[in-house]
Amino acid sequence: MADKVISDSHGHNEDVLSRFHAACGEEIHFTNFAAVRKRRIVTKYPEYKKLDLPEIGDEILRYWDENKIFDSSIENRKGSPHFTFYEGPPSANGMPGIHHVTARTIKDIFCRFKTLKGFVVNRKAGWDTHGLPVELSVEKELGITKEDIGKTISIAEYNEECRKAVLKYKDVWDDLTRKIGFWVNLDDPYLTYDNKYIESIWWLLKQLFEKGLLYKGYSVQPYSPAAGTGLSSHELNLPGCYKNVTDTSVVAQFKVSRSEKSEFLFDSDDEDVRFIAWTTTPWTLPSNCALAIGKKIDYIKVKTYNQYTFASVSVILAKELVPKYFSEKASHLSLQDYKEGDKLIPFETGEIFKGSELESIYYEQLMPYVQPKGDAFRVIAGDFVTTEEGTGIVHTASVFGSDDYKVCVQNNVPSILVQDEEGNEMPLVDKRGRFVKEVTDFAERFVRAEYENDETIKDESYKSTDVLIAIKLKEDNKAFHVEKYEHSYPHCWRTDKPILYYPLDSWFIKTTAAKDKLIELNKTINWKPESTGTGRFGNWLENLQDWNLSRSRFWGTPLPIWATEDGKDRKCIGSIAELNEEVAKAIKAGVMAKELPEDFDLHRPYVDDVVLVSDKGEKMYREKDLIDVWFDSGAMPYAQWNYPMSNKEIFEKNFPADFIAEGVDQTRGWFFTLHVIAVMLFDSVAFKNVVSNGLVLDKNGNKMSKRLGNAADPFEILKLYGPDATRWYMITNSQPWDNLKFDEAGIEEARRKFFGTLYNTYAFFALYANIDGFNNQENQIPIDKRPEIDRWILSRLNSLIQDVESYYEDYEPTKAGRAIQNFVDNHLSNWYVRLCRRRFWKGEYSEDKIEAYQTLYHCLVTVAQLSSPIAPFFMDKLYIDLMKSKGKGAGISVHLSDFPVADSGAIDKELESRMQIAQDVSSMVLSLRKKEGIKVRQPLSKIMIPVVNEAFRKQLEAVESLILSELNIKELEYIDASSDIFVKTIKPNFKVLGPKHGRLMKEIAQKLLEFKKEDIETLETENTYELSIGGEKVVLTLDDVEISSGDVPGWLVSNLGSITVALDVNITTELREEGIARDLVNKIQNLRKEKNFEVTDKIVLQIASDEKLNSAIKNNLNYICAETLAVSLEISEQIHNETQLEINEELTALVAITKEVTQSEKT
RNA sequence: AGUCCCGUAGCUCAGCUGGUUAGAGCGCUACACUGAUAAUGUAGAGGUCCGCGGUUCAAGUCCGCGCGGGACUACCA
Repeated sequence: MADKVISDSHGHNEDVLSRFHAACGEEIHFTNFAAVRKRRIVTKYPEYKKLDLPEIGDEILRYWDENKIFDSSIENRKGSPHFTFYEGPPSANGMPGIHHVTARTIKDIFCRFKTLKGFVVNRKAGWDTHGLPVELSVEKELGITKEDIGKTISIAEYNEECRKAVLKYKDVWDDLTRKIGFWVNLDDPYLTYDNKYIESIWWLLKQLFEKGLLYKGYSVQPYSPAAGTGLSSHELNLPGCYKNVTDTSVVAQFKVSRSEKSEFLFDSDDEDVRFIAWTTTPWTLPSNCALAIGKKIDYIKVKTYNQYTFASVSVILAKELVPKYFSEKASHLSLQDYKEGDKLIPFETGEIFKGSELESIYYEQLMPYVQPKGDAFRVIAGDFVTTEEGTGIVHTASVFGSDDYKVCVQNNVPSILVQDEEGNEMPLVDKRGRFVKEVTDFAERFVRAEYENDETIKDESYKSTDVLIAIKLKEDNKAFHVEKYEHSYPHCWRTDKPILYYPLDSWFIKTTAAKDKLIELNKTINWKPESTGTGRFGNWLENLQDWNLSRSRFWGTPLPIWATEDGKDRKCIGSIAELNEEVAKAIKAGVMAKELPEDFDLHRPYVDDVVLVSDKGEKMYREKDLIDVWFDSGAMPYAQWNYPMSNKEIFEKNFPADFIAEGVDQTRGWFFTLHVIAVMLFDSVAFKNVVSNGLVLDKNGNKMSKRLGNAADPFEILKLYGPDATRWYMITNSQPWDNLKFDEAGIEEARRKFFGTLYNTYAFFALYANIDGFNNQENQIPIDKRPEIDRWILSRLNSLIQDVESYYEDYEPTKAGRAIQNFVDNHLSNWYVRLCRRRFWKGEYSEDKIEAYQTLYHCLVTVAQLSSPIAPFFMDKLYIDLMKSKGKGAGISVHLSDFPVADSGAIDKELESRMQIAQDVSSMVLSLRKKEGIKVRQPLSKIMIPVVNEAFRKQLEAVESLILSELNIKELEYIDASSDIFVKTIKPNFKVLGPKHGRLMKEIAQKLLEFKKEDIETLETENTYELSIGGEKVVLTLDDVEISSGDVPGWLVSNLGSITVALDVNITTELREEGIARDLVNKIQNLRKEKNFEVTDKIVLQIASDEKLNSAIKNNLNYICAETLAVSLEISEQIHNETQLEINEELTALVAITKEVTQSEKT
């Protein structure tokens, strides 16, 4: 016995000690170890074996469905203000990709957030159903081309196929939408092909028509002569449309007409002065009607000889481009020495003048086949003229170029036109791509060789029209230079032949009339990112063109305009009712047989069969055009409600949208069309906030495509990682508007790092809360009564609420997610839980324990709420589980809760900063321990920290105990600032000194580097120090510098920022023994686990006597017993069933443990 | 070709109105912990901040010119 009983030198609880004595040899019961309490049977907080995010996704999805949570989230807020979201309609004609997950997540986040904030957020889904992609997919499926339409397949049949194809993948889309948790009303979507939808579009068009903003005009558009149809810019941008072709390019000479205006260009009476201009399409030269110059460009006259005719000529071109046409080698030659046929042609540059001086000078028509009606063949200014290519003078053929057409209209230059058999004006090239007969030399010739049939081209003697024109110009002394030129040129995707730019009739919306308003209202829109609004979108508005609405196709919204054959009378129909009225008139007039059926389809071909009458009684036929599908989607704010025919009130409550989000590629698509229609017809923006998200690329930064096989399948991803991790990853990895390099490893990381940590924190909470029976029933203990660490995490939490709320309000989901992640990982888990672990599993169900539970519980609930917009499934699960204790109906769903309100009173920045000090000090000391190879289980006696001022001392004192227990150190010594234990260092505060002393900075910094201890002391005590630099006096005060403590000779010292820590690494016998005791406890704990003892089982402990150990055990007896739940500890020479434990590198112990046999079990 | 975005550690990203030791996570290496345990913690290595010029006492940050990646818009003759 003498060996067994020992006094505890550490002053452990007297009570325990006495009980130990009593325990020797006899039974005792420890009732005041809380952990000994039996686990309660009732599990209040669900505990899980592992984190299965896909499973949680499925489970919560079912839960939402069964309990109609989405509906409730809207119903719940009835009577509150509305937050309006518009869903940009995707096309269900193609499969959804992973990028749709991003887009839909962003949309969802803000709608959920606003719901939490108490708004009514209606979300109507929609589908874009018209347009080319649909037509293409149908044609592919049926194996037909557009030429078959009306031949092998009727328009009616064709459109029926389109209608069927349009929602081909709707189910897949709906499925994905649900699985990623995008809450949008899928049951009642708007469909752009629906009659009611079209009716609203008609109404909108009629408003434009009546305001005179819808007009029929001539414009130069991409046109495929081979296919006989105009093409949209979209069609021009299909892959492979731009191809490199080699064309004959001509620099033509335009003879300057002599007049007062042009006189300054002539040096002598017989001088032949010519403008030279370049073209890659010589066939447009007969249609030349003007030359364009840049007003600010410098031009020059060069005297030389024509290389083909050897005639003397003075040419005018941009000064910068002289080297392009005149060889440096010829610069020394004189004009007089030139002989016909010389390879090097001499030249002589003359005077320089600005483009503006050339304006309005006339020249002789280059190829005078057809005369214009009006004031043509003069020099005009065009801002598109550059000196990068050509001659700086641009040949302008108004009918074959859109820039050309515009500049000619602006300058009143007439086009070169002829009349066809019916007396209609037409250009010199017909719709098949051939010259008209008036161009005598080339009549009926195709302007491009590609339009000829193959036989013709095979003929070796065949020369293209361009070549023939070049030859003619050479002969006529009108060609300055001819060469082959390779450039990229658009081709028709259907026929593979080059397109022409050709004047066609089209219907336009006069957007230019509203340009200023469009720009002005755009400035009120909050663009994310801002640069898209000012840059891409803003620039687009600055260069606004009228909107060409016409499309000559089949599956789309028909233009509701009927016109008499001469086009003089037109009617725009604004509703079905109006159409019926007009039909009634037509029936009366005898042009229609009967009324339209109730279910009359507004699509082609049916509308085309409707013939109306004008007020004068003339027949009116519908203009054959369909409208641009972009108008369909831009009309959705109105058309989704069939406004104004129905739902006026709903519309008014939901216009304009508070928020929309779509890919950045929609900037000039949907964003633009929404804006135009709203501004032009409602004098309002269509949306107040817009997030334009970037692309989703593969992990190597390449665009995803099915062809490359690098496209991620969203369903696979969701199955593997679940919706929450996927959403979290996408949102926190990069800002929505930056491109996302999609990498599955990133999702896995989000799962592990964020969800794993949060799950563990919850699991930790649940484990002990269930043991202790905590169910958050107690009154909330006032925060100021709670311990430092609780107040700290709550301060952090409330700061977090503020931050996250403002991030969401600013449409910055990435910052919100990252802030939450940082809180959960760094603060909640890594510091709060880690430091508080003992509070949860040791001791009675005390006030302190309740505080710990309340604090952690509150943090978890709040995190669930803050994160729920981004990770709606997991957070709902977490929230519901946490609310279980509150009984039925308390926590149905996090999405029905209110967004947490920050308690600013709980925020204590000082507390946050002193906890930071504690964390920094810990980090430093751990680093020092590491360097010395002293593990944390080995207690050390002392650290020293210099305190620069009283405030810092107070801060430090408040966290002293935390630091000591975290670091296993016995004492913290405060070192006075005046102490010379630490060697002080000084460095300049650049931010303060810089502005004051500017260029002296370098020298001041140098001087400070040389400061001695006394100098620093002088500055510290007198708060002023005078330096002399290059004769200049510089007075420093303490604010100008940063003084920190450096090394302590003989101690281990570490610095971080302004904090310095010195560590005493002396290990006394006492410390060493305590270290051994800790190691021993640790190994015994492991043994308990190995033997599958319950956490609460008490044990009987035997340790084989060992000289190296006995003293350590005796001196830490209570500690060992308490930690291992040993009711007795016996040191004996002989023990049975022992286990050998490796205590540390040097020591081993033989230990035997058995479960205590309780009284009740005995009997 | 124009407009816009992006370029910081092996990877993904922070870095506010310019301020002197450029950060985080992952990964890697080593270690610790072993009653949060299919968890957790700590430390270490790792940077020409795409390049070149400029402004400034001071540039990852501002300006100019390039280079590379991407998007959009394009008949620039």
